[in-house]
Amino acid sequence: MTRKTITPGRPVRGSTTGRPIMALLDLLGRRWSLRALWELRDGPLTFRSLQERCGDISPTVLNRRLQELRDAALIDHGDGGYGYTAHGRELAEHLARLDAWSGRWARDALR
Amino acid sequence: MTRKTITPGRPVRGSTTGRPIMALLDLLGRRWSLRALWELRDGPLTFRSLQERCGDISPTVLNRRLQELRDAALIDHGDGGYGYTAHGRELAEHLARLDAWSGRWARDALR
DNA sequence: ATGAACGCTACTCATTAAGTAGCAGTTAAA
DNA sequence: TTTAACTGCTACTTAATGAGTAGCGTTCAT
Repeated sequence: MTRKTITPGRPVRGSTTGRPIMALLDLLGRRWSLRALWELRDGPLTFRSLQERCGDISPTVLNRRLQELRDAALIDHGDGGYGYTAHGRELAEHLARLDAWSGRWARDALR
Repeated sequence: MTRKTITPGRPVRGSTTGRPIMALLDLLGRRWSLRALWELRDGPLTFRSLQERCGDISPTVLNRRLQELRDAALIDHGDGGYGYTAHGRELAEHLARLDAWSGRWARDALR
C-alpha cells in the first residue's frame, strides 16, 4: 500500500516547493483533520469515541485522517487511544488560540 | 440559489452546537480554504492570480471557497482583487504563527 | 475594433467522503 | 469456555465534492 503521506520537505497538492507550511495547510485542509485534532484537546480518545465526537463520521475517512496525522507525527496511538504527540500538543495550542479568537469573530464579524 | 454558508451561531458539519470554533474548523477544513487565505498574505490578488498561486486550482472550487470566505467576512473583493477584511487579517496572523511553528515541526518531527 | 485582462459559469469526468455492515482481537465476568 | 462488550479497523456501495477544460459577458487600453 502506498499511503498519501504529508511530509514537510516533499511536494504537496498545488505546490512543488515542499515548504513546511504548504504541507501543513494541505494536511489540515482535508476534511475532518482539524476537527479530529480539536476533539483530542482534553486527552486521548478511542477510535470509536473520537468518531462519535465528530458526529459519527465515517470510519473509513477517520482512519485515513488518523493515519495521515500519525505519519505527520502530530498524534499517536497509545494507552487510552489516540492522543497528541509533543508537536501535536503545540499545534493544539494554536487551535486553542483560534478558539478564543473565533468568539470575537462570531460576535462582531457577522451582522 | 441557496449557498452553503458557514455562519457562527448556526449548526455545521458534524456539530449542532453552533459554536464559533466549529464553524471555523468546518470552513477552514474545506479544500483550498486555508491555502487561499495564506496566499493573500502579501496583499490583494485577482481571481486569476490567486488561482495561479494555488497551483491552477479549478475556478469552480476557487469561486466557491471565495464566496464562503466572503460570507464569513474574512475576505472581500475590492480594489486590487480579493483581500482580507479586518477579521481576515487577524486570522492571517494566526497562520503566520503556524508558518513559524511549521519550520520547527518539519525540522525535528520527521526523521 | 481589437486585444487583453477581469470574474466568473457550464459543463463532463475523477476523486473523495458518507453510510452501512461486519470481522478479528482483547478483556472480564458467568 | 462461552458470552458479551469493547477495541480498531476493512470492505463494500452510493452520494457529494473537486478537477479539468471551454468559453461567456464585462471593462479597459490601444
